[in-house]
Amino acid sequence: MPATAVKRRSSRAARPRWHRRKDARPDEILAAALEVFSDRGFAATKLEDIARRAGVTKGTIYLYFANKEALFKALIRETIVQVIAQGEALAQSFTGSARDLLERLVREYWRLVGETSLVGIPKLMMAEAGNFPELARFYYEEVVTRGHRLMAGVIQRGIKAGEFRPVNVMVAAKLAMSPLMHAVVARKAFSACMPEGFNVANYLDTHIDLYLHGISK
Amino acid sequence: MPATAVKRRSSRAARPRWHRRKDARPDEILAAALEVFSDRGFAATKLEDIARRAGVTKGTIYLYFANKEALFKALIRETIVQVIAQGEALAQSFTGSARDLLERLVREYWRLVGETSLVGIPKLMMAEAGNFPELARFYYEEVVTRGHRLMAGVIQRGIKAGEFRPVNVMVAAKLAMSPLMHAVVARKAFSACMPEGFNVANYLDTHIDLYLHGISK
Amino acid sequence: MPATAVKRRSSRAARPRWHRRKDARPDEILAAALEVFSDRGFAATKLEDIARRAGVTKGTIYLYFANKEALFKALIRETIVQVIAQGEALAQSFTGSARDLLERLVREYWRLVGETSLVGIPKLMMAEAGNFPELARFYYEEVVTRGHRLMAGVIQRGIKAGEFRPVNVMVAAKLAMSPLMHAVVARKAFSACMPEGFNVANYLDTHIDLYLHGISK
Amino acid sequence: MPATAVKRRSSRAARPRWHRRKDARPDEILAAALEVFSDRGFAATKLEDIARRAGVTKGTIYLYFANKEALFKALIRETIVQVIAQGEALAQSFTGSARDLLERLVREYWRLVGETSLVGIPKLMMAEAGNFPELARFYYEEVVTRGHRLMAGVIQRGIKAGEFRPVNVMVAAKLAMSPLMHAVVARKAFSACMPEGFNVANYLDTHIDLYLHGISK
DNA sequence: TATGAATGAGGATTCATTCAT
DNA sequence: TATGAATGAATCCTCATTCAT
Repeated sequence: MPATAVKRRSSRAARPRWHRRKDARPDEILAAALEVFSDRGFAATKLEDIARRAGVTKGTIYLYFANKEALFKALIRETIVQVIAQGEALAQSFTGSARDLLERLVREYWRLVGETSLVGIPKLMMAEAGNFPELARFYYEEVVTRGHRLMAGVIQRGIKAGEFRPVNVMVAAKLAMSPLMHAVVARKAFSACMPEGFNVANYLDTHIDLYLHGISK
Repeated sequence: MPATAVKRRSSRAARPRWHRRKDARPDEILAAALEVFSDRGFAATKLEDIARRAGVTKGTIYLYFANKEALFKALIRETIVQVIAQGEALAQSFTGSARDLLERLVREYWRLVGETSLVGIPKLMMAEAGNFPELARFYYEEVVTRGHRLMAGVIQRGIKAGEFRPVNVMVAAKLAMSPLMHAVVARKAFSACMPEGFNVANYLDTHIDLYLHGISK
Repeated sequence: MPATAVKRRSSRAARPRWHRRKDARPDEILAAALEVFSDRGFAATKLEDIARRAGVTKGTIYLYFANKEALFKALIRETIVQVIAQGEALAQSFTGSARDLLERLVREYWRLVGETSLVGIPKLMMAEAGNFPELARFYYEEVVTRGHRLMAGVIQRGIKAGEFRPVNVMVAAKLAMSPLMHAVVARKAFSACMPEGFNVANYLDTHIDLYLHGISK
Repeated sequence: MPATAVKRRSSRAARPRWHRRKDARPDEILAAALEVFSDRGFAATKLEDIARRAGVTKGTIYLYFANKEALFKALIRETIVQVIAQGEALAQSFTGSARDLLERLVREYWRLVGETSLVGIPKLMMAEAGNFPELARFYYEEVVTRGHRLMAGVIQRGIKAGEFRPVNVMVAAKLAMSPLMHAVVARKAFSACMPEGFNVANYLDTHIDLYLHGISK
């Protein structure tokens, strides 16, 4: 799934390699666009760079996307929403304690976003929200708010079950996610500046530990 | 202090088109630049817009800054570092408990950054780190790392004093700050999408509550 | 040959706005550049003018030349050197008297430079030497000095053969060329001021006559 | 006289040095303009550079000259014409042979132009003729043609006196001057490229020798 | 479908010129 | 008279977009 988030058609392997599946092109372009856009931002990205990385020429991009903006929007719209959907499905089918579900969701988010090509999306969206208001609204509603609601439901469940202290669930939900969001964004931005790298396991473990400790009765 | 960090000129009301303002101009331009850059990002910002907002014309900017990039770098370098310095001073002179100091620092950060024109800086830096590697390094070392070290010291103090559980202090420091960082960045990005606004007080209170609860013995 | 030095395209009459012309374009642009640069000088020339004269738009120039300066340098480097080479070849294969060779070289220079699009180069180089020191050095060595050496060799030959009086050959060489150089430069500059035109034949004949008279035993 | 061509008021020495004679300013500016214009050409010189070299600020130039173009034209119009006048005076009062007068004029030209700040004028005029047609016409008539006529008169005198062979006097006049003109122009352009320097004495001697040898009966 | 030459609007930058002091 | 801050028109250059092949 993460592999398909911005995916490369696996079926390509099974075909004669000199014959590119034509329906693979858009995804290859989206994958390239994600990398470049999230590295440089929308305005600083040249279609030429995306094309080169996708192994095509500039003109080809226009066969699949109306223009640079459409490409950018397609990128945002077609990617991260599904992660939320997965989270929601997980929450719905989960039968254990709220603590366990919360931990599970935190770790799952990292697995699906922090460790896939999707890492770039949140930073990109933060950076470009001002330039694409409608897109920002879409993202805010379909990703941010929906994510918060999902987490809020879990906390609500925990409070009802007597696992958690009574707290403002929406705010507590944001606080459960914000260290993740920040880590995703900052790691993308400053990876080149962190010689030691970023010890993710440690960070996640400690967050879960502190947070659950903090919210438990 | 925050008011002067990147200050907004006052009282230029009914003057002829231009006066000798050599001393005030750079700061006026920096203030305008901060607003536009942090709204739109570096590449999408037109110097013309900065100029207009500063009440001058394009050419004037070049009297004080070599070019767009120099203006951007000056903006980053001359602003937020001082906030950290203030935090450090506060920590050094503080005589109360680690709990209280931690809370104080969290609230102070918000007061000095979240509620001044500096809000835009972190988002801007995140967005542009990839395009300005040396600047990113500077920021990472002089702001991010220094901020984390400051907070780590506080936590260390709390552990020694028996207030806090033994934890990895550097990681815990990051976790104390990350909800703030994320809030600053996300609020800048999505303010237009949050009709209810963002209830800061609630957010800060809950963070402090959960965090201190989580880290206390 | 002179016709191809910086050639003028032919037959582009009734075509759609643009065709694949990748091969021809650079030369067409260079030809246009030579005309405009040598009329106006480097700084006063607008790329737009060159483009218009070449039948393309500004942007096209940048497909073939990195910038205005690169275009200018290519122009100088790729043109007049070959004239010298031709003179050298002529001198080497020539079997007649030194007098005849000298006369032949003088007339040939005029035919290859004075009467082709290359006329503009010497004036242009004189005018811009101060702004392009490395280019000036290149030109001075590959064109000026080499030309003088060529002529000096001829004079040396004449002295050895007893045709010419013993003179400082390098200085005499410069003096054989300088009326040509000056005529090329001045005619380019003042053509609009000479209603009668410039009687080249007369000028060349008289120069050859006086010079050979002057240097002969 | 050459010292006054583009002159510095000598009287300045006699005044308190802190008090600039106001009427010295225009000449100081002209002197600075000559240097910069003849180094870089009209379009490539910045008024700022002229101002700096003249020890004033840009604004001051506008107190004495309407604009950049007026400054340039004043420079050309007020300088070299007088050299011709001097030559004419010399010719008129000269009582010796035509040979001697011709030699005298050649050497005098070098002394008055080649070795004073006026060297730059011919190169400058050649370079800019295309951009300033009326100025070119003025220069061509008042300097070039007048100079040629002067020299033609001398040659005519020599022919009449039986010193010189019968030749086309106007063409012969041009040929007497062109090595000088070329030397002035080329030396200005390529001085930085001639490590040995340019042996003027040798060049002039040889020219006079060859030319008089060539034209004599 | 894919290419890539060509376009041209847009924006950074320069610098001659103005004008309040 | 002299300054120099400010202006804004002019020009280089970039790059998203088009279109003939």
